[in-house]
Amino acid sequence: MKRSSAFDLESFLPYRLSVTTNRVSRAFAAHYQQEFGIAIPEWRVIAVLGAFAPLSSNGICERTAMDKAKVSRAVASLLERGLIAREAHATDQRLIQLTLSGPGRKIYESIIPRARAIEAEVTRGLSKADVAHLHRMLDRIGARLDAIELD
Amino acid sequence: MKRSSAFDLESFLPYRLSVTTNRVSRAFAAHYQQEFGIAIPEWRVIAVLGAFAPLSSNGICERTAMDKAKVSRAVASLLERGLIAREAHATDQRLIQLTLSGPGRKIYESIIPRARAIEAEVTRGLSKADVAHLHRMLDRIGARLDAIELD
DNA sequence: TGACATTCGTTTCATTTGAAACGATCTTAG
DNA sequence: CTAAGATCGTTTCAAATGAAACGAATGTCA
Repeated sequence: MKRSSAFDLESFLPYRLSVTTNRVSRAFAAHYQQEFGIAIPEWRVIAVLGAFAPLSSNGICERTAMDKAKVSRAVASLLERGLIAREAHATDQRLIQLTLSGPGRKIYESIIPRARAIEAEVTRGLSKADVAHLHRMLDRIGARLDAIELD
Repeated sequence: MKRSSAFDLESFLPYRLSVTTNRVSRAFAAHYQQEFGIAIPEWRVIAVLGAFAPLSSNGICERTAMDKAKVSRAVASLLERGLIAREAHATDQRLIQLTLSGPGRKIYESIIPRARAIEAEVTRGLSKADVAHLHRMLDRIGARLDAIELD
């Protein structure tokens, strides 16, 4: 009956983040997978390429926080399906310049409105100010993680 | 060069949540694993048992949002190591009452301060009000997901 | 009571994951 | 120039994952 340390998992932020994020990801995955045959890692690659192409695999790693093996597999799968294109870097042969192909861009542009719609649905109940605040907090947490990971 | 749809992944909430959460989880996993030989699913089981024991496996599923296979494996591993104890339910033989053992509770109590410390480090730069606000927003997002998942 | 459905927890199986090894390319130092 | 080391992306391999099948126990309904 001793309750020497009142630790409540429900108010433990890393846990809360993990549960909520996994649920959000699952909600998205269902849509992507079902409507476009695209898994989450692949969608992430398409998304960063749509915004920042050309990128190397390594650049995609940095932008998505996925490890390089995962990126490599997602890229391979997208190449197979002709949704992205690769091109050798002019001076550094190790780098591979990746861009969206025509069909890839089409998918990118048709997914965006849907992604935004799901996002809106998930954040309904939050004001614009709330969402902005949330982003700022994620920024700060990210900055702290930068610092921690350097140790 | 066309930028017909200005979609910025960096301001796309599901993506931001995912990246940040994965980084936080990794930071925690490193500590748990290294100092206590405990993986994240196991730590979650210990955490809910510390707070809400006795619980059945199913009760743990609900509290942690982990699927039952994962819980089953984490429970098996903790039982092997004597960190939790099982006992048959009085009237429903399908249910298994799980509690922390003595050693399990010791680990629970020694992990908590450390978990709190890491949490504090990650959220340094956020005020108490910020953190409270963050929790409220996660609550609301969770409620939206409840609604969406019912469709 | 007996048949049927449901719930609980485990196990199986195919897939996903990430750490580490790897070959290839580039950089740096001598 | 050459040797040693760093970086890039792929691949290998063992572990983690989750959907589904499963046996056991309980609940429901006629």
